[in-house]
Formats: sequence, C-alpha cells, structure tokens
Amino acid sequence: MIETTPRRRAIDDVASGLFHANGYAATSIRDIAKVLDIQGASLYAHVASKEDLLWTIVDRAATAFEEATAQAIAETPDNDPTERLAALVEGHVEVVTAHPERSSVFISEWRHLSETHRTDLAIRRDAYESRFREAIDRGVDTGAFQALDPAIATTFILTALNGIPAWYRPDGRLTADRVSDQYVELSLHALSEDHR
Amino acid sequence: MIETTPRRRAIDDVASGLFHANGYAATSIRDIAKVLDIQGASLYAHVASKEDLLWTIVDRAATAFEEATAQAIAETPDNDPTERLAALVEGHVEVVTAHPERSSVFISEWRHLSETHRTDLAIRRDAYESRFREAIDRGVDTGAFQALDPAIATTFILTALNGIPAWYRPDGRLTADRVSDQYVELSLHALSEDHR
DNA sequence: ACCTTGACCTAACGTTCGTTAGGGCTCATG
DNA sequence: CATGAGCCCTAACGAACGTTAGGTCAAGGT
Repeated sequence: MIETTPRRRAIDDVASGLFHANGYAATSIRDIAKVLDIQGASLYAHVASKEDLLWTIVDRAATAFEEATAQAIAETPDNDPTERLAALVEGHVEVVTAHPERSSVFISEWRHLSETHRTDLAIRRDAYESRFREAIDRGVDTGAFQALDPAIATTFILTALNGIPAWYRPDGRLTADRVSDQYVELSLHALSEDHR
Repeated sequence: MIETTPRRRAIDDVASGLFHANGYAATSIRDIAKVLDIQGASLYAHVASKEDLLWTIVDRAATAFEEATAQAIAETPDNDPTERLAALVEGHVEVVTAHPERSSVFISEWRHLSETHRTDLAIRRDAYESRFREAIDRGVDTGAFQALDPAIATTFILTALNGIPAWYRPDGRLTADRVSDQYVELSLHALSEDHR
C-alpha cells in the first residue's frame, strides 16, 4: 500500500514540474527542495531516494493510463474497432491533458528508473500499447481500416499522442476537449478506408 | 567555418550514441572518453566544452533537416499541397532514418543548450515547422485537405515524425523506405478529404 | 506533565562532475 | 636531424551530487 501524506503529495508535484521542465538527471534534490523553501536533506524525511520520487510519479501516471484504457474498453464493443480506437485515443488525451507534467515524466524519463522498475514498467507499457494494436489489427481485418502495416500505424498514433505533453498548455488557446476531438478525428482518418 | 578532423568526428559519433541512449545530462565526459579508451581530460584537446559537443551534434542535425525541406520544396509545385506535404514527410523520415542518433539528440536534448544556442535553434525549428504548416494551410484552403485546426494537424504529424528515432532500428524489420512510405500514407490520409 | 509525531535544521560523508595545467609520445614533413 | 602538429597522459581544482546522522522545535494526545 502506498502511503501518501499531503506533504509528500506536494513534493511529488514539485518534482513532476521540475522533471518535466529540465529532465530527471538535470534536476537535483536541492533544486526540488529550493522550490519548497527547504533544505535538500530535509526531503529525506519524506522520500526514500531520488529514484523513489521518480517511480512514484511514473507509477501514478501509468495507473492513470491503465484506468483510462480499461474504461474505454468497457464502454465500447469488441466488434467496433472504430469506436474502440476513438475511445482509446480520447482516454489517452484526457489523461495527458489532465496531468501533463506527470505524463511527460512517464513518457520521457523512464530510462532513469532502476532496472527492476524499468522492466516492470516495460511490461505495463507493452500491455497498454497492445490495446491500441488489437483495435487496429481488428479494424484492418474487418476492412474498417485501410490495409497498412498495423505495427507502424500503431506507433504512428501512439507517438503522436505521446507528443502532446511537450506542447500542451492547460491555459493555452486549445481546450483539452478540442485537442481530444481533433486527435480522435486525425487518428481515425489516418486509418480509415478511402470512400471514392 | 567548422573545422572537423576525423578524430573529432569519431568523438561526435560516440557522443551522439550516448546522448541518445542515456540523455545529455546523464552522460559524463568520462563516459564518452571511456568508449574511446581515453582519459576524460584528453577530450578537451578536441572539444571546447561538453555543451560544444551537444551543439555540434544538434547543429549538424538541424542542417540536415533544413536541407531536406529545401529539396522537398524545390521539387514540388507550390500549388500542390498534397505532393508538397508528401515530399516534406518523406524528406524528414529519410533524415531521421539515416541518422537516428543525431536526430534523437536534436529532438530531445535541446533544453540543455546554452541560452544563445537554444534561441538560435528555436528560430530555425520554427522556420522548419512553418514549411509543414504552410503546406497544410494551403491544402485546407484549396479543399485538398479536410477542414480541421491546421495548428493541431501540423503538430500531430510533426510529433509522430519526431517519435521515429525513439523506436527505429537500422537493422530492424522495417527498412527506411517502408517507414517512409507508410508515414507519408498515414499523414496524407489523416488530412485527406472524405470521398463518400 | 510527559511523550510522540511530523517537519525541518546543520554538518558532513564520499563520490562524481566539468574543466585546466602542463608534460610526453609518435610520426610525417622540412 | 630538427620541428611541429596531433594525440594522449597524470594530477589536480572547486563545485555539485545523493545521502546519512543527529538535533531542534511546535502541536496534539494521554
């Protein structure tokens, strides 16, 4: 069970922000402490290690993505790949726009995890990507999607989705809903059969 | 003029590989030297600073992308946005697959440049992205592309392209040509008007 | 009145960082 | 044979790193 005091939560949020902005390796414990107006050593009353901090953030983000896919799958029929993929994309965008910093760290900083955590995460990430891959495979099989390399198509869409936290700003011109709508539209369009 | 001895070139290549694999901040001068079977301090006979190393790699990558777009634009008519965009995507994929490590560093590690170099690069990157943006704008205007938010569409495609060096392996299942073909197909399809 | 708990402090540890200074070896060219 | 360029060495610098140890102080429960 993960214990989470309010103070620890605040520390995680500050760490997310700095890891997102400068990267994990370029962010020191003392950098994080400075934002909290605290001495670096004091952080160790709340945190086991720097990597523990990273893992907490990454694990929370991974869980959010997993919950989103689970819901998307529960809400759409197996035999409608178009709707299924739309729900998956929408769910992904919602998670990313709700927590851009966490998501960014999850996507970009996993290399700096310990080997144990890294392999744990790789498994979960593969499972996540499989949800997209399965929907696309099925769509190609049933003819709903054009026949192209499903592996490339999956990667194409997933990398486009993963790019969002790098540019999305919650207070920017684009609302989360608009981004979601457009990304669903673009993703489905990219795969859809021509209707000439 | 940039002077480039063969030895310096070898150093740049090693640095590209490590920066790509572990990130700039997590790669030390001594790490780079170790691959070359050399003492860390010896690198300073060839390199002014660690940032100089990063900038050389990034600058070379940026130039490669600029040359690719220039060629794509020269080879396609202004009034055919579909062909223009196809050429831009193809050129981008060719650069990325020819130099995945350099490209990866260019895309992911620009935050660690000095402010001078970072703003220099930001300008060039904006100019590069504008080439895509202009083709998409024109395509939406002429009706060749479906009417969606051109800013989002541009970002969607560019982030998908930028994701390539993270997964592409020169000795893998997919040849550079195949990736290029598929990415052109997916990009154009994502934007194309329905023909129902 | 005492004790725990949470939050933070200062001081210090051993290590690694980027970088500089100064010297030495090899080898092609004059 | 002398020269000089190219390449690398050892030694060391001050700074920053993650982390540990031990202590203070206020709030709250018993």
